[in-house]
Amino acid sequence: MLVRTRLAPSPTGAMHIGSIAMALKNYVFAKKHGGQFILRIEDTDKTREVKNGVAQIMEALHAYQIDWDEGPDKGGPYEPYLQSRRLDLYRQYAQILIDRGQAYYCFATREELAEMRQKALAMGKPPRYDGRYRDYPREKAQARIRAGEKYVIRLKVPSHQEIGFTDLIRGQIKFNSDEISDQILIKSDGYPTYHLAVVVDDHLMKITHVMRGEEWISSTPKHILLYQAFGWKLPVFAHIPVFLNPNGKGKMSKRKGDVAALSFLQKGYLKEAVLNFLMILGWTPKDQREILSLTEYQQEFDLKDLSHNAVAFDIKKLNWLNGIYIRQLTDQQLTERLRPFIPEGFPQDKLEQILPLVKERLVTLADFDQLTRFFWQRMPVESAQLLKRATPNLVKKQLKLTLTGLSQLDQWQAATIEAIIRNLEIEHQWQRKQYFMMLRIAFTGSKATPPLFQTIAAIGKNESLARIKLLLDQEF
RNA sequence: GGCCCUAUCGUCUAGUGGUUAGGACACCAGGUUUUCAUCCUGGUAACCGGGGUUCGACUCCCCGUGGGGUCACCA
Repeated sequence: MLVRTRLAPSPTGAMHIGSIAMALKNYVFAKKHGGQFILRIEDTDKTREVKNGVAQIMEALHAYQIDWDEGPDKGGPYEPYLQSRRLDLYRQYAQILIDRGQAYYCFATREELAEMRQKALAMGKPPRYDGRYRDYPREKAQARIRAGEKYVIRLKVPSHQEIGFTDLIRGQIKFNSDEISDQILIKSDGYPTYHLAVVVDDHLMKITHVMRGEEWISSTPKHILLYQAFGWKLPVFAHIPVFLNPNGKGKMSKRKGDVAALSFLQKGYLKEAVLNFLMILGWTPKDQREILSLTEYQQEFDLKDLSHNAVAFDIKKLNWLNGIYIRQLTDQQLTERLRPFIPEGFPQDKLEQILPLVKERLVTLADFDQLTRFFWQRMPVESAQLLKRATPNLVKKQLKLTLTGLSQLDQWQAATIEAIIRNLEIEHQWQRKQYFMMLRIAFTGSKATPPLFQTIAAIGKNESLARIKLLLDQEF
């Protein structure tokens, strides 16, 4: 069987990181089985649609190296892939259901619906449509429509019927049709609802495996009813666990931090690291290794091995992975990735020298700025820090002698700098920890830096000496 | 609340009737080291509870409990 999977996002805002995870699984699953991955845009809600919605979706997918075989931009045998361009199709299929008596026109106003809801709630029952137009005569309905009255089309959900399906990762799931109210299929603006549109399109586009978030489980019986009403073959369903907030509480949401797919990249996470993280969230390969490439994932991923549980989005693990991926890059590759994160004014000619010094200290690419600032800018030096474990006189003497020693240097290199400083340390029997730390702070203003001598070397002779002189001129 | 899904360290997980319950992140300690980081070594830490089934349950069944999802003219 030819495997066809799809991602069906709606252009209602920034692409969620969870959608990338979903895309990744759908993509990889299709490719693993030599099939196709389709991108279909579910733009059936005009009110929530965002201006560059579709472009944003495609940009985010491409940013994570996920590509599709058919989609709104590249077309395909079942085009168009934009639901707003398939409106006639949905109406046609809704009409079939009307004709067969499996759907009906409903004229209940929003006010009526709200009233229904209130009543039900007051009685302590789940709010739902009461089916008041279920058996409304077709002729009367058509007359009202001809008169220009607004209407929706609802599915006539059978009563007392068990609706079951096999979920590829959870097994048998059953529902009772009595729990499902008569779903709206066509809205009063003529657009289809999600429920009608997915079923029609998944069937028409020959989707074999519907892999989507587990929040869709309870909608699945509605879809099954539709498949049955049309007499269509069911696709395989697989409902994938949702992401929880890092603290494990509640579905991952915008309120609890940035969940936009692109924002992770903007924050300095490598796409490979994020992808790798998404792979191992809720899944591990047989040998339990955690670092794996897209290719390996594609070969080894199996829906059956997916966790059944909602999983916490553990940023700390992402951080760890990102560090690993950064250190795997060559300096040249890292330089390329770093471009957008290098601040204005950074001395480009020193990049080659500085990069190796901070490489193993980067958690995200965005850390670069903060980690390298003192190489080219004078940072404030707290005298209290400078005077730790030493008297002002001692520190002054140390600075003065260091200045003199370093001034004589022709070759400004880590090794020559080290020789001078170590000689002073031995000659005057200074406490190494105190002396070195004092110098570190004097040169950089920071207690945590790359190795001292290399740091001084990278700062440069003139600037280094200037910083010491400046301190010596100060009272402390 | 109804319905549905689900349940091994704090987190992500391995485990499919008999294991000293393993790994990774995080955390803690030690080592390397001029600081930080990297790296190396070690450590703390889990089978939600109660009933069954069985010679034997983390593993199978039931009931609780916890967590998650969902109940729109949104997807």
